[in-house]
Amino acid sequence: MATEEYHAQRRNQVADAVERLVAAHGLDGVTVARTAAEAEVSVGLVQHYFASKDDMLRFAYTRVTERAMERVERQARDLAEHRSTIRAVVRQGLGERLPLDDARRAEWRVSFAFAARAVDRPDLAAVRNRTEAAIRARVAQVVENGKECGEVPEGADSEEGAAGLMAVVEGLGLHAYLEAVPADVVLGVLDRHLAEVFPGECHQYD
Amino acid sequence: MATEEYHAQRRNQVADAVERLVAAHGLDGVTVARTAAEAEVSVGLVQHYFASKDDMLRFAYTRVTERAMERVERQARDLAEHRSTIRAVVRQGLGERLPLDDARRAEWRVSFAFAARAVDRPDLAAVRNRTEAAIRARVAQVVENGKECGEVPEGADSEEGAAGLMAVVEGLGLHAYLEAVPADVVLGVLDRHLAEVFPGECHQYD
DNA sequence: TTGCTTCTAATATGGACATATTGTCAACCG
DNA sequence: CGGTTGACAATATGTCCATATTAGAAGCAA
Repeated sequence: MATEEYHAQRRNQVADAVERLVAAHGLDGVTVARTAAEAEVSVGLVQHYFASKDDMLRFAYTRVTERAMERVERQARDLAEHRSTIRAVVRQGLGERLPLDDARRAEWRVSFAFAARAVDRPDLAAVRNRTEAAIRARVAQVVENGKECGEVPEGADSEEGAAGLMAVVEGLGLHAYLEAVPADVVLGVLDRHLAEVFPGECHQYD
Repeated sequence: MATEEYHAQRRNQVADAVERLVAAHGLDGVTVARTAAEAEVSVGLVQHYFASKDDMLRFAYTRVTERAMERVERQARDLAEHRSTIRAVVRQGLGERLPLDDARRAEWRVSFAFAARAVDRPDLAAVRNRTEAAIRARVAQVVENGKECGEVPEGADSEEGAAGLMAVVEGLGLHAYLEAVPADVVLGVLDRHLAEVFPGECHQYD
């Protein structure tokens, strides 16, 4: 049905507005009225498409996390096509999450604002944990693949390796965003940790 | 003057209430009226001692970060007294920041709530960056000390090492708090990264 | 046409909040 | 002793917000 498409389109329109507002003023700056204004619709429309403000935020956050997941997925697919090392793919996939330019700063801010609120709100924490676990599992899988290829030592714990990389990226993100640590140090730290998880060279195509 | 002492005591009394409220309901749950009730004083008193709500929060956050810094300081002092390895001292100092039991969960939550708001509020970011930089510098200094002792390789970049450890702890904290990663994996990741920064054995006292 | 449903807008309601204002009481000082 | 000042308390003010209510428009069926 075309009406369902229209429905989804409207919801996305509102969610887009939410993202812009969060990027500009943080989650505290998001009110239903302001969101409606930003999306150039009425408050009534927003209410019609979302049962409550929480529902609206949850939908917006779900979109954000799913987008993040798709990106990692896409990077992982590229692995099969290009002959780049696994380490390089992971570096690109996770590095994309770092707020090192304006576009990614805005994205990071949105993600982080929701993550911070997830600390107080179990429903948002659930949204976050679901996708984050999926990404971590994907990274772990790729690390596991690295063993066949020779980039990762046989005995390595790929789950722990993935968890470590995710944690580093998480922490570096905050430090980078607050400009507590300069960009070159941020990338240096990331590379160092990647080198630890992927100490070997890929000899699959040799 | 005793009146200044009294003054400071009152401000601390209010700040204590702020911390309890943040730990229980997040920063959003903090209102001037609620804080006054929690501290068992009147709204007027709070206003008398703090020029604005922001001022009150800034004071509370400053206290939190300074306490965190003192703790790392204390751990560093213990290094001189006990004959533990530098790595063990850093592990304890940074590990204390992880929300792995109820007490530290509460503390972590307060710190993180403020850190999250710092993303939107330059004054809080300044408070955070100041103490965080001091802690990082202290960790870097300790890593540097590790070179003399043999725990850290000569060529290592101690600044980067410290930044990496801080980032890992930051990220692990969030993952641990949200229970996205089990405690044993969290500690495993921390130990792995410590082992990377401190790969050698201390032979100073041999 | 009439009536029903879906979608959208405008306005109303009621609560929560930061902060200002005013009042009270004590201590201290000239 | 009168007056001033500092430490509080109680109440008032005005803003902002989420959500409810009401109503109107558009499309379609009978």
